Amino acid sequence: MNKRKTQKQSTRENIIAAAKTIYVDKGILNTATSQIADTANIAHGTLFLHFPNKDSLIIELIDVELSKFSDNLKQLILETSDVRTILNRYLTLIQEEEGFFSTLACELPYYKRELRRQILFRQSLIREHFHQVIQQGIEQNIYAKINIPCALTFLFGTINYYLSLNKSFVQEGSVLNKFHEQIIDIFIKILQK
Amino acid sequence: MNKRKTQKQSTRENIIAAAKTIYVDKGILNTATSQIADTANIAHGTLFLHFPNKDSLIIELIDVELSKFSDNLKQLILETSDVRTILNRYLTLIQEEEGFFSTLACELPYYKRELRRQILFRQSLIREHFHQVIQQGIEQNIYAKINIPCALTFLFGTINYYLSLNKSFVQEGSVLNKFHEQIIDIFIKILQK
DNA sequence: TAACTCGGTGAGCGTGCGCTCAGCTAAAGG
DNA sequence: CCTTTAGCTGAGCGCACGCTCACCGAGTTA
Repeated sequence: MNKRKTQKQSTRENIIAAAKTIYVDKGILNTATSQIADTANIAHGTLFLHFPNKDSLIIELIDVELSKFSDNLKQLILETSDVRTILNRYLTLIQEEEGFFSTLACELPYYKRELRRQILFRQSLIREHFHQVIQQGIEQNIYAKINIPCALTFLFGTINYYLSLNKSFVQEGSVLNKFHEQIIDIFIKILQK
Repeated sequence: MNKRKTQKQSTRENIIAAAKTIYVDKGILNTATSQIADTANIAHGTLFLHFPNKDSLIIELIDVELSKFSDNLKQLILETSDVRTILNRYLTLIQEEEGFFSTLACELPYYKRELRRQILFRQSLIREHFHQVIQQGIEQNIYAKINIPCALTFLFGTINYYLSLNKSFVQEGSVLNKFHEQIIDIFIKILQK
């Protein structure tokens, strides 16, 4: 790899890193591309040499983050099929990037259709895995015969709600960390007979 | 009241009605004030004779709607203290203005601090009433000794989640209507022993 | 009826944002 | 060492939006 190519790649990574900082801090929809460029220490125009428009930068940024998240999740899923354990680690993974997921929760309704589709597709895969594990529990007579999709909406809806609240109303610290145990307890209660 | 005053009041009401139509349809943050004026069949400048700026129009619009909602809710609260009944009618009230509450759910994180405070204060009053009714149920040994605030967050979080989904992903009809019974059933299950 | 008041009008101002492009510099190529 | 090329620069274009203001005409007043 020659000097030019490494330089180019490094600039691109700078842009994504800067965009992520801003994303976590105050969201990206209401941030000017010029500010992203400033944060990345590049000229405004340079940004558009690496990304044809603001949307494609957002798409790449989110895709990079969600890929990391999915990879982590896949691993944990292979290790156990205990709902409490999986949920516990799922929440921990989100907490580690809580700023990111808070912004995602708030901005999701405003992304372009295609990006929203991508994000929701990834979410549906996670949902499906939870579904299978709970289904096993029901078949083994551990859990009650509940409406699984609806129970999962309670779970993901609540997490989503906490994440939006965090961004809007809590100054410091992690909301999910504070309510971690309570979320798990109530969800398990929904599953139980 | 002379002709000028009635004319002025009617114009003001036209503006709020137009703003509400747009609010329900596609939200107001991403709508130009010129379009609100078009919908109300008035000149762009007229809007700013009745409201000093866009924000104060949003504030009044939301305040009018939430007042109506609160009044309705107060009445139903006086009539019964059965959680299922109250929740049932609470959901019905939201359904009747589902478009409005969908937009509210999506836009809330982006409103100015003061407006957000107002909206959340109203929500906290509703929350408090649910809290009291459930507390009664626990004292009468009908329900388990659960963490009430956390249970309520599951409820409101889920409703909020359904509302945002509705706006983004469902073309026609009411999401809350479709899942009305399931929401009630699962919430009651959380309360039960 | 003449003078005055006041709600309404809409062209246009200021600003901010996404994005472009002519020009520059330094690395790559011969 | 000279030419070519790739990556970067930043002034500035076009547009959209919130908001203003000089002007108009109908309603009110005396």
